[in-house]
Formats: sequence, structure tokens, C-alpha cells
Amino acid sequence: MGKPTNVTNSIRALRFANGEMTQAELGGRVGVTRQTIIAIEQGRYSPSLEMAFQIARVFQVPLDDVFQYPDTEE
Amino acid sequence: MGKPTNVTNSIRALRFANGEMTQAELGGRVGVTRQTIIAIEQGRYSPSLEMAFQIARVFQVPLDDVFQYPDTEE
DNA sequence: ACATCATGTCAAGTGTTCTTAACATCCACT
DNA sequence: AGTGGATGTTAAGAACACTTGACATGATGT
Repeated sequence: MGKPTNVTNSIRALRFANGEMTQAELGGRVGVTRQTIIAIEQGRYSPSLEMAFQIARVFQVPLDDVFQYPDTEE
Repeated sequence: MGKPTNVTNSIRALRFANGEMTQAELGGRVGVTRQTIIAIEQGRYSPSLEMAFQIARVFQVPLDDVFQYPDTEE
């Protein structure tokens, strides 16, 4: 299983809070594919810093509202 | 040559503001090599989201204090 | 029953991030 | 002059982010 990233996110909640935006539409807005959004939303890996900024910008919230980094790390 | 990233950062200033911390020491604290810190500090590429969080944590500032993403992107 | 849409999965490939190791320069110290 | 610390550079490769395309499922609508 590799290590499925330490970063968590609130993308799914933000999508629904923003007019039921679909994964495909979010992908289109930030310039990545649908599959990439799915993988990030599920925490399979964490996005690049640039993509993180772009996603936060789509929802018009600060980056910390979208992504959280837990205190403890193994 | 790829594209030297759109994200800018204030790592160098933060290092000096925190007791003249060296690149090697910062690298050690976030668990990456000295060369990686140099490359990021120079904007050769942007770090992963996880590393960005870790760096911000070392300096005890929010992520946006370390990394900036310009409004316009081509 | 059939079509469509949103979500999810898989595999193979491309590109970027990060590592290791070696070498070079500048500065401070002795 | 010689030593050592901090920074910078390069090159080869490993690890991870992201793409493309194809197929599967459940929900909704006709």
C-alpha cells in the first residue's frame, strides 16, 4: 500500500457546498483530469503545492481550509 | 528545462529570521536533503504539499507566510 | 429496458520532485 | 597557506504526481 499521504482534505465537502460541483468540473477548473481529483479526494496521494493553491482558489478559501496536516507524523 | 514553477517563497528570509538557520539544518528538520532546500529556495521547483506544511511548521507560521501563489498564471 | 451521468478502478506511460555523491566557490579563522 | 563551514552546481537515478484510455457500478430519467 505505499503510504497514502498524511495530508487530509475537505474537497468533497467544498464541492457540494459550491453548487454540487462535479469532480470533472473541478478538474477542468484547475486544469487536471477527473482521475487526479478522485485520487486526491481519496487521499491516495497529496497534490503538488501549485495544484493545492489552485483548488483553494476555485473555492475562494485559504489553503488551510482545503488541506490539513496533522500534528503527529509517524 | 521544464518550467521553473509559479510559486515563490520566503524561506531564505525566514531562515535568517530564525537564528541564521542553515540550509542543511532546515533540511534536517524537515527530513530532506540540503540540495532540495537550495532548489526550492531558488524556485527551481515547488515542493510537495507535505514538505510545504513541514517547512511552515519549522518556522511556526502559516503556510501562506512561506509560499505565495501569484494571481495570474498563464 | 435503455440511456446518461457521476463516481470509481486499473494499467501503462510521461514528467516532476527528491536523493546521492562529487566537486567548486566564498568567507572566516588560525 | 591551510582548514572548515555554508552555499551552489551538476548528473544519474529513484520515487511520486499526473495523464490517457478503457471498463465497471449505482442512481436518475425516459
